[in-house]
Amino acid sequence: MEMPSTYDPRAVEGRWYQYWEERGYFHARTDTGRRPFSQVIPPPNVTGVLHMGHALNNTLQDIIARRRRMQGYEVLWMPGTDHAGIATQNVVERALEKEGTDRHQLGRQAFMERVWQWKKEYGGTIISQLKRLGCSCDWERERFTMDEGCSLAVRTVFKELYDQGLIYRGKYIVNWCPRCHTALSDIEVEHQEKNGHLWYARYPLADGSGHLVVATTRPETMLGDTAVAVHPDDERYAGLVGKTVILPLVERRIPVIADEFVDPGFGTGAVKVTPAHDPNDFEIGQRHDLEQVNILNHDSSVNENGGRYRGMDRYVAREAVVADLEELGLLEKTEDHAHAVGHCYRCRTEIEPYLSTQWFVRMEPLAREGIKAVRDGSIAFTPRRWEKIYFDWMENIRDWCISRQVWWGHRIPVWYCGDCGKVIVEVEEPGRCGCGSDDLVQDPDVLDTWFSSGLWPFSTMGWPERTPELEAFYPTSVLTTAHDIIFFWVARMIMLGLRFMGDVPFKDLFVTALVRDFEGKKMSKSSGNVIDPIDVIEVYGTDSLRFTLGSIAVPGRDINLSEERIEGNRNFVNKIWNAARLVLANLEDYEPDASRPAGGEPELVDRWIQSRMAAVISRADAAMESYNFSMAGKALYQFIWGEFCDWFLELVKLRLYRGSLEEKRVAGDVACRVLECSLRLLHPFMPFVTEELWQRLPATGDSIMVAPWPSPGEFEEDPAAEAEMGLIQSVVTGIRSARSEHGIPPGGKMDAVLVCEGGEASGVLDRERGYLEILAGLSGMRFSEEAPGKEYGIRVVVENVQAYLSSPSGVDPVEEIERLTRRLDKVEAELERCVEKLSNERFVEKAPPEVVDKEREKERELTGKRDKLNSQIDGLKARC
RNA sequence: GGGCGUUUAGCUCAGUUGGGAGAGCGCUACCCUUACAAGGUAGAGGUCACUGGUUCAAGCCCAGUAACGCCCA
Repeated sequence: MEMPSTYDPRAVEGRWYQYWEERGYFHARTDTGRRPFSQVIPPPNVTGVLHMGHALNNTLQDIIARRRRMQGYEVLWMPGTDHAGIATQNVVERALEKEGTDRHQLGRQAFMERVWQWKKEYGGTIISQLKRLGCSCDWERERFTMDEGCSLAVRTVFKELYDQGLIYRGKYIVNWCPRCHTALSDIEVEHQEKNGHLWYARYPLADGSGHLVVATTRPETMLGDTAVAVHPDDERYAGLVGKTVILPLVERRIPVIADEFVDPGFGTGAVKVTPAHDPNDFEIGQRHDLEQVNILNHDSSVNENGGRYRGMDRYVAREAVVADLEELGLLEKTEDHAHAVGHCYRCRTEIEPYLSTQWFVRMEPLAREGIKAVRDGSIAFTPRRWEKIYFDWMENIRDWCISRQVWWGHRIPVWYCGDCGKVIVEVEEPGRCGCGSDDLVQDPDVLDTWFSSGLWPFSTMGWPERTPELEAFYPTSVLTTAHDIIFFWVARMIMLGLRFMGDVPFKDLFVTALVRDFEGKKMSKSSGNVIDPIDVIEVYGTDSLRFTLGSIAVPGRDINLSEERIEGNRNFVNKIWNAARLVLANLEDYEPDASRPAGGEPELVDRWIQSRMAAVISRADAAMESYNFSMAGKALYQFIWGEFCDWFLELVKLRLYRGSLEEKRVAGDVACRVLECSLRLLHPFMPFVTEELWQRLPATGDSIMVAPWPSPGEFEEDPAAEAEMGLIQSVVTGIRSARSEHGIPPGGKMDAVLVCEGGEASGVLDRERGYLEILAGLSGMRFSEEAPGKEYGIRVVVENVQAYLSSPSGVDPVEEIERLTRRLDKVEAELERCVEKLSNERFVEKAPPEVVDKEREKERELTGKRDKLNSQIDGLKARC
């Protein structure tokens, strides 16, 4: 098979993905008896298109899944999408708007059909994008949070929680989005610092004895004021508590009350109380039994309780109220004031605290179990520090508002009897009420989307039925997700899993970073700094993107992604391609069955690369085991590029090109085996190129996907070979360096005379003289006891070897003295630090002996090197 | 206001239990050597944010300061 000199991902990726899928490698079975490994995908919104966060997250999950599969686990990676209530509804509503209609004109039934239609048409986008990314999900089991199965789980959980007294309905202040026209839970509100004003308004006392000044950031809500509150210990207002003030503009008589909640230091120490429009005021109102006056409509315009402001938008009303106060001389002053304002996490509209009847989950009992499971180690967070964030939230948890006033979602399974008023909670629609009436009306609201995603680890496996899937794969092994949904999703899965499955939903939680742009800014369409993963795949290939994402995933730190980095890894992929090309092109006589040919002995470099291979297997595997994919990626990159390509392949060429048949076989065998193993080790990061190359290698199997995961035992560790090769590398690098400093091009061959101390080094260098000649560009090499004549004008000192090199153009002794002196300066500086350390008695006394020994060894080496450099310099000087 | 994180080469970042400051990109010089110019070889470049402490020894541990970022209220 021809191999072009550059790797073309497009010619490869789709083909192999299809091959894997057709062969059923992604499918998890429940009857194999193999050790199970499972994870569920964080279901992306069905409206979503793949962004870098998805790409990172799912690349990491796929790396995990592919490694486990190779390790022999029965791997279930459960995929699917989330119906994303508000987000999806918004998308379809925008489409309706373009058609000049809206959901109310359409009606609920037709609107739902419309959304399903939309889902059918566009909902598969992100799934196909995940396939482009190479994700080895079990697509035969793909789920959707609105599937019949997931819906049944939702209704079942609702009913059970209701029966357990953990779900209740009540009229409270909730976060209301005036644009989405729905309540939101507390965590769906994003707070942003905003520069506003603090207005000081005079509220006249009813007895005409003066006025009170209250400070507020939201003057328009005064229309709904039903009290003024001060702190009970505030002496300034001690005489006023119990009196009545006239609410300006509205002319309502409202009491002055004392409540501990009031901060005497804020504003004037007197605050207006609006129980229907502020969560704190709501509580004050409850304590003092105040009237709740709702002054806003669902769209946050002023309602009939707002008198002449009726119909105005809240911001318009604010201006109007301030203007009117000013005109009446009741506005004392206006100050600039920065405060945090809540925004809808779906549409960025300012949230309105709003009094309405909603359904809630009582969280405290659930949270208690959730805290315990993490404390006792049933769930382990990586990195650990997220545990603290989790505990803080869980320990201060507030009840969860789960009803939403949208249409797209799981309808709340509650019916109200029109005759007796009974509230009926059932999993399936009841025919009639206990009172005999069939006048039943279902609650119009739907559930928070996160209510159904909270059940994802078991609803996807068929709960409430007891299925073989649950038996085999619950609890899941690990959950991989970004830290921004720990509260939304992770915490709720833990609580609901514990409650309904009696066990944690996952044993490990791997918290990934967020992906930012190269400057550390959050990627967003509005800032135009988005890098689209699919664009990247088109240009650089999937493997480049995956390796980049995998190898910058350092636990606990956000990722700044730049295109340069992806390009660099594209080059790495190409490097691997070409390394394989070299090996494969020279295997014509290679017979895999005789892979350990008799009579052929491995050379030093063969033993060395296998020893290094063993080391990198251990390193990469350990790193991946602890979710440190960056460390694994770096180890692989360094090994393949810096050792396999730069040293091994350069040396193995000698035999592959011109060796005897036996030499070719040994060389081919080692090259093949190390390459093959490297591909397996890389496969979780780079599934496509590794499969393509692996299939081209002799004597491989059906797919690298199901080949065994490398174990260090496949290759022999060989410290002696590593030491000898280390010496050769040092000498080669030293000679190359000198050559470069003298401006001798690689083509210019040089003769070398080596003066070695001790027979060991000369033995190795003599035996492997071929390596030195090819790598350092030597035309000849001999050993000597003493320095050769001046035709060998270039001097190199490495460890206990001195190399004298001939220069075709001759060497200026003065320049050579300068060059050697520069080297000497460095050595002396280092030696000085070393000597200083060793002359410190306390160091010698207290440091561990091995550290001291190491330091002594270093001193010996440096001293030797210094002496040699000195004598060389002296010798040169004598000649000048 | 409370909590967390970050600060290391021009840029983006590694640095596992304290013991010789690293990588990629960029830059400089030389090289189209029959795997790869998406390449090779060599090289320059750092007061590890700052102050103090612990220690024989601190990028790493402790305390504080500053800047930036995030979360919560």
